[in-house]
Amino acid sequence: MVTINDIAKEAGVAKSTVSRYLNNGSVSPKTKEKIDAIVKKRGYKPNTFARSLKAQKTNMIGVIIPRLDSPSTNEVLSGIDSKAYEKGFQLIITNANQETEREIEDIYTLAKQKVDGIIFLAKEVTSKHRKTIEEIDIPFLVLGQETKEIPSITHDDYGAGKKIAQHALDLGHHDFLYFTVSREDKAVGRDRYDGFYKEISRNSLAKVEMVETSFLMREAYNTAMIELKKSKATFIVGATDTIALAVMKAANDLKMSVPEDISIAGYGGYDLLSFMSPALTTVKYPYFTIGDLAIETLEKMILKEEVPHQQALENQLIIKETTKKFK
Amino acid sequence: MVTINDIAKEAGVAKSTVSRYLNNGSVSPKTKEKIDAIVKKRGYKPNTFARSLKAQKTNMIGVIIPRLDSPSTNEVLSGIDSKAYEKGFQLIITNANQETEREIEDIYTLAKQKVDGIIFLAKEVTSKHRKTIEEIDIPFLVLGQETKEIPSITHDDYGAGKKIAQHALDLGHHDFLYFTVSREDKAVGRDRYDGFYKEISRNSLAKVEMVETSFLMREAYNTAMIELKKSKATFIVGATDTIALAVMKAANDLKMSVPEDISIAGYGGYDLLSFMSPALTTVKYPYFTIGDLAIETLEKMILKEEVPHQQALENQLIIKETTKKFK
DNA sequence: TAATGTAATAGAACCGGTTCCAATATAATG
DNA sequence: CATTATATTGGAACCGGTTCTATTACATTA
Repeated sequence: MVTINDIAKEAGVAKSTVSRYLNNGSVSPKTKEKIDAIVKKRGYKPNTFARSLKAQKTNMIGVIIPRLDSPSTNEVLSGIDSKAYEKGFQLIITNANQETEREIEDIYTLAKQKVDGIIFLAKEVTSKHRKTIEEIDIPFLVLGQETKEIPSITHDDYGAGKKIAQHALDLGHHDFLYFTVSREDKAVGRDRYDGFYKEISRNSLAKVEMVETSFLMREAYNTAMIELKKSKATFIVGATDTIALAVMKAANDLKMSVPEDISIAGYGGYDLLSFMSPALTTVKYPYFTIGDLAIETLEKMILKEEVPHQQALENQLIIKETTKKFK
Repeated sequence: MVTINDIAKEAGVAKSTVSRYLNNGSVSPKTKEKIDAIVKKRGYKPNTFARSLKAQKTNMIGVIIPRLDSPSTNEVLSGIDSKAYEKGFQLIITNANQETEREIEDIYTLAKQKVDGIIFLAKEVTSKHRKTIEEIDIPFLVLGQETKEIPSITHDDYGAGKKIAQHALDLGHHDFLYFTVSREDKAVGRDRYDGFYKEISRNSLAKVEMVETSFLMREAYNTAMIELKKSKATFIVGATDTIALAVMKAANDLKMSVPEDISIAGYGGYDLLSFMSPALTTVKYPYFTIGDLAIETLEKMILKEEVPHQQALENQLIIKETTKKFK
C-alpha cells in the first residue's frame, strides 16, 4: 500500500508538504501539480487510522441496535444512514441482539474505536448503561426511551395508546384484549399500554385484559392462539405491528374473521405491512424522521452545541381495514 | 482519556511492558498484578486505532448492502452478524442505496478504513467493480452474484425458477405472468426467470408473459394493477416475495381472489411473510446460512487459506396457500 | 539596493500503540 | 561458586499520518 512517504519521496518534497496538500493546502501551484500527478498515478489513499490518531476525530458514528430483523429498526436505520451519508459520517452498526450485556460491551467497543458519537436504539436504559456512558465520555444519544441523564429522542408512546383507545371507543367496543411486551421496555411495554388503558378507563367502564408476550412473531402467535380462544374481546391491540400480525394469523387459524368477528390494531406503520390484506389499522411512527433527527442532534453534540435534552415526535393514527364498528 | 503512557508511568514501568501485559503477556506475576490494579482503577481501554496502525490488522469487516429495508438483506445480515460476533470481528455496515457509484465509493471508504475484509451483497458486478476491488487488494467476497474473477457465494437461482415452474405445471396451469426485475441483476432478474421459462417451455407449449418492475413494493403494485387487468394468466410469479406480496395486494384490490382465481408464488421465504394470510407459496432461500458461510469463508481468505472460488447454496420450494390446482 | 513582509517548505515532534533488541535479573546447571 | 540458560524489562524505532516551528525563497517597499 502506498503511503504519504512514498508520495513525498517521489515528488522530492517533505511529507509535511504532502500532508498540507491533502488538507488546508498552502502549497505552491507547481508543487501542487507535481503531487497531484503522483497521487493520481499511484492511486494514493490516506490511511484513515493514522489520520484519526493525531486528529482525534474519526468521522465515524456508532449505532447500537437491538435486532437486525425488525422493520422499525430498519426504518430508523434508513433515516440515520441517509443523513449520515449526506454529512459524510461513516456508520458502524452493531447488533446487541436484545442482550443488555452485549449493549454494554458494544458501547465499550465503539468507544475503543474512537467513534465521534453513539446512537443507541434502546429498549431500556439501566443504571449500568448510565455508568458506562458516563465513563466513556463520548456524545451519546438515546432513541426510543426517555432518560433523565442522557439526551434522547422519543416517540409519543403514551399518546399513541390514547389514540387507539379513542378509536376503539368511537367504534363502540367495550371488551379489549391487549398483547404487550415486558414492562421493562418502558416505551413499548409500558407507555403504550398505559396510554391505552387510562384513556379507556377515563371514558368507560369497559374491561381491558392484558397479556404479555414477546417481540418474536412465533411467540406472539403462540400466545395469541391460547388467549384468543379464552377471550371474548372484540377489539385486540398488539404492542407492535408484528405482534398484531401474529395475532391476525392466529385469529385466521382459529376461523375468526377480521374485522367481522374481531377488530385488530397495532403500532408502527411499517411500509411492508401496508401491503397486506386486510390492511392493518395502526399508529404510524415517523421512524425515518427519528433517524434523520438523531444524526442532526448528534452532530450538534459532537460540535459541543446546545441540544434539547429531550425531543418527542408525534405519531398518527391510520385507520385501515382491520377495525370495524362493534355490531 | 487515559493512555498506555499514563498506566506505565503510574506503574513505574516502561510502556512496552504494559503493552506486553496487554498482549502476549511475558510479564512477571507481581508486575502483572500491579498493572492490573491500575488498569482497572483508571478504566483504561487501548486505542484501537493506534493499535491497528502498527499491527496492520483491525478485526473489522466491511459489509456493503444494497438497501436497508429489504427482508432478505436483513436475514443475510443477521447471519453475518452472529458469526462475526462469535469470531470477534467488528462489522462496518455501509448502505449503497442501490447505486453503483456509491458501491464503488464504499469499497474505497472501507479500504481506507483498513478493514480486514469486505463482503459485498451485489446486484451486479461490473468491470468497474472489478477494477476497484483489484486495486484495493483486500480479501473480498461477493454474495448473491456469480463472478469469474472474485470469490463468491450464490444461490441456485436458476434451480429456484425451475422449481416454481415444475410446481405450476404439476398444478395444471398453462398461462403464466411473471413479474421480474431488471436483467442487470443477473441472479434475481435473469437466472430466476430463465430457470422458470426454460422449464416451462421444455415441458409444455404454455405461454409465459414477462413484465419488468422494481424491487419497491409501491412500483410493483402499480405495475401489477395495470398488468393484472390485461392478463388472463392463472399463475403469477413475483421475482421476490415482496413483489409477490404487492401483486397479491393488487389482485385483492381488483377483486381477484387468491388462490381461487389466480395462483401466486415468490422467492425468498422471509420469516415475516410466513405470518400473512393466505400464506405465500415460495422458494425458501437460506439467507441466514449464506451470511454465516460468508464470514467463515472470508476469515479463511484473511488468513490466506484456500477457499472454493464459488459456492452455491440450495433452496427449497415451500408450498403454502397461494397456489392451487388449475380448475 | 537594503530592509521588510509573506508565502512555501523542510524538519522534528507527536498521536498511542506494537515490536525488536539489548540489558538486567533470576533460575538452573555443573 | 562460577557459568549458562531463561524470564523480565527498558529503550528505541516504527506504523502513517498531522501540526508546530524554524528556515528559505521570493516579492514588495522605501
